[in-house]
Amino acid sequence: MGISKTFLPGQRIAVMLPLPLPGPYDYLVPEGLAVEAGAFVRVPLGRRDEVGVVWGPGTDTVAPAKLREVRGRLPAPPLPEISRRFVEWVGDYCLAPTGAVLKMAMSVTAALEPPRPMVAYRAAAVQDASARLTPARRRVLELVTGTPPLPAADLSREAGVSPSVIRGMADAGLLEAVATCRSPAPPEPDWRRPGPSLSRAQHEAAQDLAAKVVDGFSVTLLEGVTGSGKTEVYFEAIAAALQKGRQVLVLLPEIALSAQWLERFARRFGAPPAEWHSDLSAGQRRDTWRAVAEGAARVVVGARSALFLPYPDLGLIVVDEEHDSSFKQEDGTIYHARDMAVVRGRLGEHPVVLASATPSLETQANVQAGRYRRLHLPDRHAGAAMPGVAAVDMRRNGPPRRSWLSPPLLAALEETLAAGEQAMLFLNRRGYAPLTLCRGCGMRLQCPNCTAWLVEHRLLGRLQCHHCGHQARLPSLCPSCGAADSFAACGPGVERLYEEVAARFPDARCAIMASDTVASPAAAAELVRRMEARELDLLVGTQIVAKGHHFPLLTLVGVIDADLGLAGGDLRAAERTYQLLAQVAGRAGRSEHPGRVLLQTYQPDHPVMQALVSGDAERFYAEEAAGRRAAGMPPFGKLAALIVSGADAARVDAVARRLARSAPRLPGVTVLGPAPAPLAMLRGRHRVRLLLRAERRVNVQATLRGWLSTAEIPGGVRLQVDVDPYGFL
DNA sequence: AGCACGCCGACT
DNA sequence: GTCGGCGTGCTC
Repeated sequence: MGISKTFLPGQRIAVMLPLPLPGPYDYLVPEGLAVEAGAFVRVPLGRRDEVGVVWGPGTDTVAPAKLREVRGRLPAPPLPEISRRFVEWVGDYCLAPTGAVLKMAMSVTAALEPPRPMVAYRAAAVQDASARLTPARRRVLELVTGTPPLPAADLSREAGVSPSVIRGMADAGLLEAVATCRSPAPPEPDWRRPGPSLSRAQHEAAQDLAAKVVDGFSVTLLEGVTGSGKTEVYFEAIAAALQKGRQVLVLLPEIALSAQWLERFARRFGAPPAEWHSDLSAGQRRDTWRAVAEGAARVVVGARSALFLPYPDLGLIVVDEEHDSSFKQEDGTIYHARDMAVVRGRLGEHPVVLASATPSLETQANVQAGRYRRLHLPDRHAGAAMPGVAAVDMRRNGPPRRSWLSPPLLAALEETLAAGEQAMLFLNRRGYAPLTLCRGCGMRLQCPNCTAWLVEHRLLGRLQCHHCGHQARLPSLCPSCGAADSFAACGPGVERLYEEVAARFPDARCAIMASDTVASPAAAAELVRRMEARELDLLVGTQIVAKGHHFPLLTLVGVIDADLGLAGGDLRAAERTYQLLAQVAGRAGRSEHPGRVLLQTYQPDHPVMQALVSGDAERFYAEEAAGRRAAGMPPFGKLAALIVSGADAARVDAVARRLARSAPRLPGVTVLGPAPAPLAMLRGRHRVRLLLRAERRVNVQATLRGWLSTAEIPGGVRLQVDVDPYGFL
C-alpha cells in the first residue's frame, strides 16, 4: 500500500461524511493534530458533530470563511486505502453519493469510539475499617479475594446481592474498580489442521485454487452439482490464504440460517469464523468490526454488507451460491454483492471464487469471454447418485379440488415414509393462502399500501402484506358487502399444505419451515438438527429449506408448484426458477440412499422442467443465453432502471413522462417506459419505471449522469437508480 | 441524514 | 397573541 500522506495543522482536508451529500466537505486541521488519509475524525456539521473519514487534500472550492476545524480524531485504525477506493467505485457505479456508500462501511459507530474498558472490581488494597460490613458485603468480599477482578454484573449475580450493594461498596472504598480488556482476541482458525480426504477431482480443484491465492487478481467459477463438495474445495483456498497471513471473506446468502456451514468450518479449522449479519447484537457488531479493522479476525463469513468491513489485508473472497438473488441489495444503495466482490478483488489484487451448482448467466458469460476461469466438479462426492427428477403433469394427474398433493406425489410420500426415510415438500409461498376473497361479492383482501393481496397467516392469526409489513385481523364481516363468514382461502401456502399433509399422514412427524415460522437462527438450526437426527419424517417449507442443508436420509423432494416463479414478465424468471428448483432437488439423496424428485407442473414441456428432468443444464442455459443475446438483454447488453415514486400518482406520472422526453438519444441506447413498476404501489407510494437498455460498449453510468443532471425532481417525488436491475421491483 | 427555518391552525 | 404541524433547504 502507498505511503499515506499526513495533513498538518492549518491545512485543508476533504472529509467524507456518511451522508448522502454530493461530495466531501473541507475542514481545517487544528493545532496539535495530525491526520492521514483514512483517519476517522469528528467534525462539526451545522450545529451537530459527525464522524467522517479523511479523504484527501481539501478541494479548495469552498470559501475560506466557511471552513471549520476538525474537532478530533477517533482512536480507531484508519479506513484502508483499498476500502476507500472501493467505496468510491461502488458509488460511481451505482450512481449513489459516495457518502451513502461510506455509511455502509461505518455501520457501527460505537466501534470507532475508544474501546470502552469494562469495569471490573477487586477488593481494595487498603480496606477502610470504618465501613460497615453487612453479610451481603462480606459475601462479595469473599468472592473477590484471590480471583481476578469480576465485572459488577457477575459479582452481584454470584454473590446473590443486588447491583446497588456493589456500587455502595465501591463508593465506600471496599471495592476497587479496574479496567479489563473487554473482548479477548477471537480464536484463530488453524490452516495447519488436516483437511478431510478429497476425491481426485476435488483435490485437483483445491490445488488449483490454492495456487491462485498468491497470484493477484483472478476470478474463478467453482462449479459443481449440489453435493459435489465445493465447500471442501474452497476451504483449501481459505487455508492457503491463511497460510499467507491474509484475511478471508466468505459471502453466503441467508447467513443467519447457515448453522451447518459454520459447523463444517469449525471442524475444518478448529475455530469458528467471525460472523457478520443483521442478527448480531450491538456488542457483537462492535467487536467484530474492530477485530476486522485490527486484522485479528482472520476469516469473516457474512451477508453482502460484510463486503464493506475495513479489512486491512484481505487476500481472498469466496461468494458461495453466487447465483443467489439475495446478493442483490434492493433498498437504499442498490448493489449486487457478487459483482462488487469482484471489484473488491480487483482493487485488492486478490482472487475471488464464485461457487455454485447453477451459475448465473452473467458468470457463465464471463467464463465464456475468458474473463473468469472455471473449475468443474463433475460428480457427487462419495459416490452419491444424482436424484432422479420426474415431472407430474398436473393437467392429467392433478389432485382433487382443495387438495395440493397429486396422486403420484401422494404415492411417493407413502412409500418413502413406509421405508422409514424422510421427505421434503417445497412450496415457495408463506402463510396459509396467497389470496382471500369474499364468496358473496368477490371482494379480495388487499393491502392498503401496496398493489398486493393480503396473505392469511393462520399460525399468527393475522393477514399480512409481504411487501410493507402491514398487518390486519381477518375481519368477521366482508368490508364490501357485509356478508358474514364469507371469506374463502384461494390457493395453497405452506401452512395450508402442512394442514393437508398432517391430515393425510397422521403418524408422520411433520414440521413447517418458513422465514416467519422460525423466529431466529437458533430456531432454524434446531429444526435442521431435528431433521438430521431423524426426529422428523417430513419437512414442509419455503425456499429457506432449499439452502445449503444436508439431510442424509432425505430421499424424496416434492415441489408443489414448480411453475410458481415462471409467471410475470421477469427477464430472469426461467433462469431463477431453474436455479431454485435445481437447488431444492439437490436436497434429495445426498448420501448412499438414492433420491427422487417430483415436480408438480402444468407446463411439463417448459424448458425449465425439461432441463430439470433430463439433467441437461447446458442446453437450457444455451437456449436462455441465445434468447437474451437476441434481445440485447443482460449479460449481452446492459440495463438500468429508473424508479420514480411518490404518494401523488399524477405528480409521479408527470415526472416520469418528463424524464422519458429528455431521455438520451444515442446509438446503442434504448429507453423503454414509463410503465407501472411491477409493484405499482409500494408502502403507499405509486411507482413508475423507466428502463434503459444499452449495448455492452455503452458507458451506462455516464449516460445516466448526463440524462439525470438536467432532471428536475419536485418535492414528494423520489428517483431511484438501479444499475443492473434484478428483481424488477 | 439531522436540524434548521418558514408559513398556516388550535390553545394558554 | 403563541405553540406546533411538517414542507423545503443547507450543512465545509
